[in-house]
Amino acid sequence: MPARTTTPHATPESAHATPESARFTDTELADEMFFLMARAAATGSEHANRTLGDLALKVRDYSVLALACSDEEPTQRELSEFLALDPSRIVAIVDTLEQRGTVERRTDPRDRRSKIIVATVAGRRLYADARELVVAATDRSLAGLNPDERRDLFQLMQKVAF
Amino acid sequence: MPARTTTPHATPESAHATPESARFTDTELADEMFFLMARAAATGSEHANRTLGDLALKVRDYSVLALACSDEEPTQRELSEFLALDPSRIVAIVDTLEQRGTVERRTDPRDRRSKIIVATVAGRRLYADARELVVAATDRSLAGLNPDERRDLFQLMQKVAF
DNA sequence: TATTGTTATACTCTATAACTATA
DNA sequence: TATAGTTATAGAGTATAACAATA
Repeated sequence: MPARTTTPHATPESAHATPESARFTDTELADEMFFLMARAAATGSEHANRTLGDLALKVRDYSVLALACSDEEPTQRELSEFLALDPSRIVAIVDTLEQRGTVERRTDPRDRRSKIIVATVAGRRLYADARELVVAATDRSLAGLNPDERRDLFQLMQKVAF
Repeated sequence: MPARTTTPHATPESAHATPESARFTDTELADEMFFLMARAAATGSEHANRTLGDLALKVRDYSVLALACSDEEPTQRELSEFLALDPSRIVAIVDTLEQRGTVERRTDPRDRRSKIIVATVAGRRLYADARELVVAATDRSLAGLNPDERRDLFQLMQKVAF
């Protein structure tokens, strides 16, 4: 996923306001969209990271694996752009995924400088399991919203994100 | 803002998909809420960070300053909890704000271990300027949404974030 | 000459553990 | 004994520059 998480980043403890600090929810800061976004993203990534830990994955690994499982045949450069991660970061992530036997680097026949990242059979199995976990974690993160609200939020977020 | 970040995190280049990687917007990954959140938060924080740079502030500094300007008289511990940042990180942020003469540490008379962070007059002026910049940056980040959609998104995000 | 992937490196951020002063 | 703030430090993440292979 993109950087920033902010985002921005993994959260040490739950990002949900504890009773002691809940009184800050009425401040101007808590009314700013960037703050709400950062907070929601932090909680979401935290939940996803925690649940993905069962498969020894982090959200970054998961994101690369997911795109490697798509039919788009991404090069590392494209992964870097779409995930807003430095090319050197992609190298490291692909290294770990490759060492686990979940993805392969294939030289792009049309441009032999580029390497296409494709998932192996084992990688696709891992992704299927991971996606189930992530979907379940998302469900928990959005526990406060009813189905209509979730659909609305999803559509609005797609507009904002792309 | 929370760690996340997104957290999550500052983005090297624009988090918006470039034409070359736009084809990934149809993948399963791009349909996952945590990914959309992380991406939106990254772009939002990036815009906010960039514009706050004019005042030599980052979003973290801004967040602490905002709460110091509120009437809630936060202690460092409370700032740490609400912003989901480590206490040692709060120390560093308050240090820089204090050196600029924008906030003061006041020993809490009810518990002399705690320090209440309050904005100075200069701090309130800085915050007023910074808030203008942040509001304008938010406006640009949400350029793709009409007023109704912005209101809906705001309400939904508040539910998710708290 | 420019670009992809890679490596190395510096820098920032985050997490942990100790210490002090208060409680 | 426990907690708030502080400090130091190790670790993870990020950014930058250089290099080899290819275009």
